[in-house]
Amino acid sequence: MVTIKDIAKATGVSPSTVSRVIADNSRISEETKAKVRKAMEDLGYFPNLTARNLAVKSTKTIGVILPSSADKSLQNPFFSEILRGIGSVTHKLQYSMMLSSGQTEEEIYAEVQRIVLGSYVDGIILLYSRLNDRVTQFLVEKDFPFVIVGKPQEVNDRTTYVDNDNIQAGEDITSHLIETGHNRIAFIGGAKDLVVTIDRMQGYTNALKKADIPILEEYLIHTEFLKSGGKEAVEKILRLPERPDAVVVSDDLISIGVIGMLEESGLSVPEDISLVSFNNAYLSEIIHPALTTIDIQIYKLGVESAKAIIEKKIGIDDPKRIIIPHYIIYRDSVKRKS
Amino acid sequence: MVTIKDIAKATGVSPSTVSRVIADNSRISEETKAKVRKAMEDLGYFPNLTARNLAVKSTKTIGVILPSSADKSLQNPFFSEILRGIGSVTHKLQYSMMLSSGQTEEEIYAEVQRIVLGSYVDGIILLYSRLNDRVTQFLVEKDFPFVIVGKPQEVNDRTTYVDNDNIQAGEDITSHLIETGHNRIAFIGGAKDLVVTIDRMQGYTNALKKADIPILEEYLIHTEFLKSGGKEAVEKILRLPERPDAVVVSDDLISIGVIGMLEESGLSVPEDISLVSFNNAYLSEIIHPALTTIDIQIYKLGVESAKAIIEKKIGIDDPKRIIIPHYIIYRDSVKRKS
DNA sequence: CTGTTAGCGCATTCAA
DNA sequence: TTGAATGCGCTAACAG
Repeated sequence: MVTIKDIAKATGVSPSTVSRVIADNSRISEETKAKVRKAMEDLGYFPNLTARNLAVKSTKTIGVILPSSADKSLQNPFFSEILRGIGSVTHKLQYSMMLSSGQTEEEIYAEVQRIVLGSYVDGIILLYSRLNDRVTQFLVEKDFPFVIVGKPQEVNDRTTYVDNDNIQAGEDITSHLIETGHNRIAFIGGAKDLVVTIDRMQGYTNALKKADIPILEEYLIHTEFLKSGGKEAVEKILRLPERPDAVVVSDDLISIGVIGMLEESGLSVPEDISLVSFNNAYLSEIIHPALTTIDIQIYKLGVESAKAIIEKKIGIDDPKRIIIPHYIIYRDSVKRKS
Repeated sequence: MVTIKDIAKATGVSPSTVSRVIADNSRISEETKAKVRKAMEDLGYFPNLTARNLAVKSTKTIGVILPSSADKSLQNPFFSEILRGIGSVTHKLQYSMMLSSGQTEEEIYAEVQRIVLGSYVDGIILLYSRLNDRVTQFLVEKDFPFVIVGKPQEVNDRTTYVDNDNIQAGEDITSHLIETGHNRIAFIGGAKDLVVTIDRMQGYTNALKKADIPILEEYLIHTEFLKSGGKEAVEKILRLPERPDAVVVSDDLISIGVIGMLEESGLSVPEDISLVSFNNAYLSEIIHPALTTIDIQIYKLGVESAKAIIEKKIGIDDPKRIIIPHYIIYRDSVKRKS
């Protein structure tokens, strides 16, 4: 390996001078800069990141923590997309991106501890938000810079997060259904302890209330990424005396399952029942019918979260709430009834 | 920050002794070990990874390179899944996982150069394989340990890779169609310059030949993750005098699009036309009809690739071909006709 | 079984 | 504008 010393020797300057031209220090003459740079080129020099990190006490890498593998949500294209968003800014800003996962919550905790206490990252992005999360607590305790993608359960205004306004989004998309003449609207969500599900359902009920449509308990169905239990649940809903004429589904992936189940039950979307959804995953465009869905700008969620920890040094002192705008993508899963 | 010196001082031993108990060196008495460990506990000591890395000249982290963001394939759940697989072994073996991406091929190249030349990673996993890839060439030149997931275009037996036997898989699934009584079988693939597509189509033609079924040019259709051009292409195929009674689709995601398009054309799967697919993404189970598809064990692809660079120190001297077995998942998208 | 010394490769303070 | 010296935190001979 060719080090700073080698090129110093070759150029006849001191190592510190070389170090300075690497940093493009203004107090170095252009001619020595040129001379040194040529030597670097010739000898094939490349700065050792580890050594630099040790010297400057910063790694210019941020850790990205995935939910535990047990979490089914990991199958969601959401993650590829947000990783792309994060990667785009880490790359541009010359940062690296360290990915951490684990089978269990325990493993993840150990992992985070390792990279944080081991000074292996300068900041952390949490790609999940769980209630009473040890990781979050640890980060807060250590006063370590981190940002959560999604809304933290306990908004203790000591944590920065980037999220959509899912309540508003839920209301918007439900209102669209109402405006197009639907009034028996069901809601199908994922795990009911996820904040995102709760928020979207909240928006759903808000819209119903504003339109003076009664909220029926039997129209609220939760399903863990369906297929098994989901099927019967949907069948049940469809056998109600007042069968829904529309359904709000909290995730595109679930929508695909729902459409499949409806078809099995002999119902087609949107002729027999309209459907709206969230996320605007690639799939929502491809499936038949193409989904009318809320684009939550996943990529941007990633971008903003990365910017948050990198550009502004997140600290307990200046927590931020970054809300990414959403908008409705109108496609073919809603039938105008009036 | 509490360092090795601090706890040395506190315990009255030398820094090297402390270092040794960290490494659990056998030549340190149990009592000093205990004493030192207690001090570490009390003072909240945690080894600085960067410093250690510099000293031992190894980072215990492996770089994972995603295809350029331009690549549509990034939307594929494939990546989350393989990342999970890789992560499971890096985690278990106490390694870290550095994720690199970039908008363009150029960016990726710069990134790889940075982490390799900067000694930031001990090995590289390439999550793509492109023809005449600068990155691959660079890695080979530098004699840097790396492994490719998927089959390298030019199998120069100097590179280690982990892949499925996609030719065999293509033949297997096509044969299943033939055995169930189909004989007008079309093939729908993604970009035709992807090795995986080529291999699967090869298997498809192999199966046809073995069954003495003629291979029709007009039954071969390629589509870049359809919707736009894909629709008409499928419609065209359906209008042929000899309409196919089955179709082999090279990716679950594409299958979803295909099913959608068939429906739009008034055809249903598997009643009017059978469909088989590849990957066994989560979706293939959820959609209606549930897909008969090849499980390529994505997770395992990740696991094996990680094991390859970590456990055995990959080198030019011992390239390996690791083939992950595949198997057919029988579900509801194929109609038995005989 | 443990301490001393040196060094990993780079950045930075202090002089000059 | 440049050089010498020191240190980042840890590991690894080499002694003892």
